[in-house]
Amino acid sequence: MDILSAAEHVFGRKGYYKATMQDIARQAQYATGTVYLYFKDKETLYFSLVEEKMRDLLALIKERTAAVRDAQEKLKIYLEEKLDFFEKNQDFFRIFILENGAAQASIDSRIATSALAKEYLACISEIMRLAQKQKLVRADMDPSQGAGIFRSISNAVIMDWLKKNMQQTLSLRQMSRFILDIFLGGARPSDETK
Amino acid sequence: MDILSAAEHVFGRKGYYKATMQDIARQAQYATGTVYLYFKDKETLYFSLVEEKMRDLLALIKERTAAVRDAQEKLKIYLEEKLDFFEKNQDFFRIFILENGAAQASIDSRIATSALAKEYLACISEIMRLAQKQKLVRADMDPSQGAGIFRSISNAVIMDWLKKNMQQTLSLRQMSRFILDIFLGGARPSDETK
Amino acid sequence: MDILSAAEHVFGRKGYYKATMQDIARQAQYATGTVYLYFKDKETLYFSLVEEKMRDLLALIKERTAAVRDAQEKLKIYLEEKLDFFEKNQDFFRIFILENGAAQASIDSRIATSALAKEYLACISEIMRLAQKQKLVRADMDPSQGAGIFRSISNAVIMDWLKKNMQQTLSLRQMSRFILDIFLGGARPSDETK
Amino acid sequence: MDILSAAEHVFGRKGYYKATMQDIARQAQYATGTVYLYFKDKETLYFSLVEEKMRDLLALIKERTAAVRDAQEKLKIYLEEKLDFFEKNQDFFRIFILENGAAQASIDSRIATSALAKEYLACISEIMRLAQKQKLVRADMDPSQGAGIFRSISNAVIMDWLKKNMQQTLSLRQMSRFILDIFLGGARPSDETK
DNA sequence: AATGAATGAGCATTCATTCAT
DNA sequence: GATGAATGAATGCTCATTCAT
Repeated sequence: MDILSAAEHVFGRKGYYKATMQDIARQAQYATGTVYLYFKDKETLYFSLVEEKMRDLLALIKERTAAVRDAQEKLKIYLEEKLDFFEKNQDFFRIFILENGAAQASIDSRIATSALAKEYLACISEIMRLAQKQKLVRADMDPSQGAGIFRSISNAVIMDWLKKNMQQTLSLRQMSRFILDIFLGGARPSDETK
Repeated sequence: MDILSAAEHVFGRKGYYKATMQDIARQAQYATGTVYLYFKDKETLYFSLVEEKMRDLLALIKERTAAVRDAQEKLKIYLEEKLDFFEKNQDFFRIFILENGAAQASIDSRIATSALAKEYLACISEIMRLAQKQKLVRADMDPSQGAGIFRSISNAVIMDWLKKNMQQTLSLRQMSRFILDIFLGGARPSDETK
Repeated sequence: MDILSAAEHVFGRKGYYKATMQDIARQAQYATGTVYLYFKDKETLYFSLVEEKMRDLLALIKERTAAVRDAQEKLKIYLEEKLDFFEKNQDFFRIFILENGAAQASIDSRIATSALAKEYLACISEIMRLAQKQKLVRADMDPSQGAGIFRSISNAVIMDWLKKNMQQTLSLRQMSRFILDIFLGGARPSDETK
Repeated sequence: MDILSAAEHVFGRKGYYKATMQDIARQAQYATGTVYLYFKDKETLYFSLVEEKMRDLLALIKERTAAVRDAQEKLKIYLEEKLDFFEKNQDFFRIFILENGAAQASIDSRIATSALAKEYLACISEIMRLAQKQKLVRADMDPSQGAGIFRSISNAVIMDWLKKNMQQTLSLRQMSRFILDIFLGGARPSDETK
């Protein structure tokens, strides 16, 4: 098993601080020192893991959303990719939701200021801007704030799914319709159900 | 300064792991050992802090929302109290958003399974249920999931406010209208702007 | 046993790098962490030890040499105090001879640039200058270089004494006459012995 | 670049402990393991380096001093060769002055008890003995002690030169006259200046 | 001969926790 | 109740050394 996978496993289960480099090395079936051949220190290992996953996810999203013009379709695709991704990378999800800035100073700021994080945010904000242009989303909302809200809602739903659906009989991807409904239309009953 | 306030100050600024018991004792103007007279260990101190604040917030919310019957009004009041509370307890906010389960396993589960947390969730879920009865909120949404989404959206907005409004010229409470709009009506343009 | 004495013992026997903080703690009959209550880190402990000893020696030398006016007498007293001091602090001598700059960069420069080291050097240079004024020492010699040579000769003799006189039947102090003779008159036979 | 030269470079700049075998291998443009084909371990590499240089220097000194009979001339030649040698091998000088026994026990004693070191000392002591026979040096001085003092004085001067003459506009060899003056005649003003 | 990835013992340092006063 | 010096287990990280290729 490669080191990043081992790190994902351990960080995901124990969190950054409780995870030890020895845990990770053991999980990767390496000696302690070997981990340091590939990653300068614990923080860098963590950072690299976040970057790798973020890069993968971003690549997927960019590729898939580029194919369509319609903002609502883009949002839907983005959401589906994200849900798929987190269904496959549940260990990583625990890490990723900290991205919002709740974890530790030095690492978080390193992540937040990384080119990739900015690109990720820019990509979602871009979709939001397009949605505004296409009158799908209200104009009086800052695109990056819109992106934050969209992410929050989806994270909340993913979290809920993780808790209630431990056996995972239900695919996370199926929640995309619901999330999009909520984001666009809110919690109020739609007209036809009134 | 009492120990819980000191803990709030230090945990809020450094996070659970970087905060040391000595930091907290120093901040409280007590000797290290004294902290242990009141709290069995670090985890318990953290847990007690979260509980105390949650109790305060919950009491406020219960008291204020009990006075009205209308679900939308209840939601508005809940939101305003929460925003006020976090504006006054910004140190605590950083702690509270971790409540979602992204921090370290043992404490998080202790918090999540605490009677108070359940009561808090129940209180919000109850409001959701009422909102469904009053046709304010769509029926096909699990009340606790609705509560999660509502909390996520407000947390996202608070976070945004914290970042962009460091000088705090704008009161957080003023965001309640916007949050409620988003939660109920979603991001789609309202009819009149169509 | 206090920590500085333990450090002197261990550093003197093992040298800076081979000495471990655990060695020192054990020697001082403390737990590892206790050493860190008093000294920030290993380097600081080492530095503090050197400073303490240097301060003691310098105080002795200043006090005793202040009492006389004659440069040759001053040199003799300086030498006797130094020899006495190193006879009593043999562990420390191994450390002190590194003072010349042969040890490790960060520590050495910290020592070399310390106020105390400068004062020590200034004190000896001052005596040299006086010796030049009193025609005891040739004028075409930089005082600090003279000090360096004087120190070198005495260090060489101390080292020799340490090697050949392990049983220490001979007092080191008795070498002062010889060292002074060599420094002032050189190795050439004196007139009367020609 | 051969391994010993690389070792000289690295040891001279970083000192024994801070120098790593990887540093040395990199400098020698070899893989880490290759160094171990030629040298059993780090200590042996260090030791071999010291021996090689000492052998070179000793060979030079022996060859050049054998040509003359006069003790003073021998001392002068010895000194000039040594100064030349260290001017060419400044990295090595930092290593060599530790030879005095201030570094780490195991290696130092290995060096001190090596046949070569003994031969080196014997060679200088022999010159001292001859100097005594020729009445150049006082009889009441142990030859090996005399050698130690002579070496100390020259080391002090070289050290001084290294510090003050970083730009190296002044050749070190030119200091030989001064060193010999000091060693033989001491610091006292010469008769003509009285 | 040469490689360099892998090893793992070893060390500096931290910090939650205890307990004699 | 209060203290704060002392503890020592735990952890990140280094680096000399090995060995399969």
